[in-house]
Amino acid sequence: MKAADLRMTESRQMVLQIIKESHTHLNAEEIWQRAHQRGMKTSLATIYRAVKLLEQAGLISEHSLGQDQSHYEAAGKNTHYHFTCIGCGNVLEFSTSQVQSVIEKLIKDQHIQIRNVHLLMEGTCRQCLEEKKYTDKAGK
Amino acid sequence: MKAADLRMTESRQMVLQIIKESHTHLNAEEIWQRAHQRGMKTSLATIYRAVKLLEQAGLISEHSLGQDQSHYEAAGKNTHYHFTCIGCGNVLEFSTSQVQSVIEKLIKDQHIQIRNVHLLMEGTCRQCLEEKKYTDKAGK
DNA sequence: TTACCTGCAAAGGGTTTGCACTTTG
DNA sequence: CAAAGTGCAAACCCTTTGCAGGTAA
Repeated sequence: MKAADLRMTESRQMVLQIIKESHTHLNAEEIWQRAHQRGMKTSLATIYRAVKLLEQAGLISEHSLGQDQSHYEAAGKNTHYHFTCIGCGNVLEFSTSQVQSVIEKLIKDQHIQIRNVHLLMEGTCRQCLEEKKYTDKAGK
Repeated sequence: MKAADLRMTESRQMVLQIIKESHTHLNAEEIWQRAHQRGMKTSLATIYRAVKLLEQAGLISEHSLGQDQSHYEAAGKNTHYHFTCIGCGNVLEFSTSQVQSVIEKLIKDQHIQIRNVHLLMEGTCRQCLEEKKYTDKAGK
């Protein structure tokens, strides 16, 4: 399904706008909360249906950040990746150009098409290290 | 928790062995099936408890491969990453040295500790492309 | 003996779905 | 008007947990 095929109903526009405006990754419930704050009475089910469609249309992308729920971000533009702290759960975003050549090589060697790239690092953030909550490789 | 702190009970050894012997990623149910094939009557709950502990001990690692369940692999040794086809669900493994420098830069810049790296590409595999099941960027 | 493991079955929690109704094009 | 979207609540499914009994050191 392409973006053009998507019926842009009021709730889908709202979901897309919320995701675009938030510069961090949101989960379904957070999107739902923000929609309500803006006066839109939509159901969680609709949010889930919307994000699935927006994702299929290539407008947003879904990420597993090592947490229980999926998170969503606006697609394209400034590609970035994630680091999740196993101590406090905070997520750090970072960019790198190194991934691009991996993609290109893969496409060339395997004759595949790549639509989405997730690079997730898990570890311990500076603050948690300082608090010595998690000091060795094996964690807690 | 470190590996040395882990009580290596029969079922945990079995789980670890099954994961090591399988050179692909297994989910909890698959591990459970293989354990039963080998004559061990263990419960799924025990499998889940075992993989969590083995993971904390650094002996195996858990991956989200864009599917509903988590998959597990033996940790360390030959690091590799994954490509999941959104058409047929097949998973392709690949290696690259490019990621290492990303890790090093991150550690240096952010003063963090990194324990696990997941690089997942999603797209369409060669065969699905040929069958024209999924031809454009947005998928089906 | 004490601490830890296990099986069972029930509970959890994020996500999906059936259905009746409403909205969009 | 036909096709698609929505709300609600129930269903789903993977995973976790409480508890009673078993096992290891």
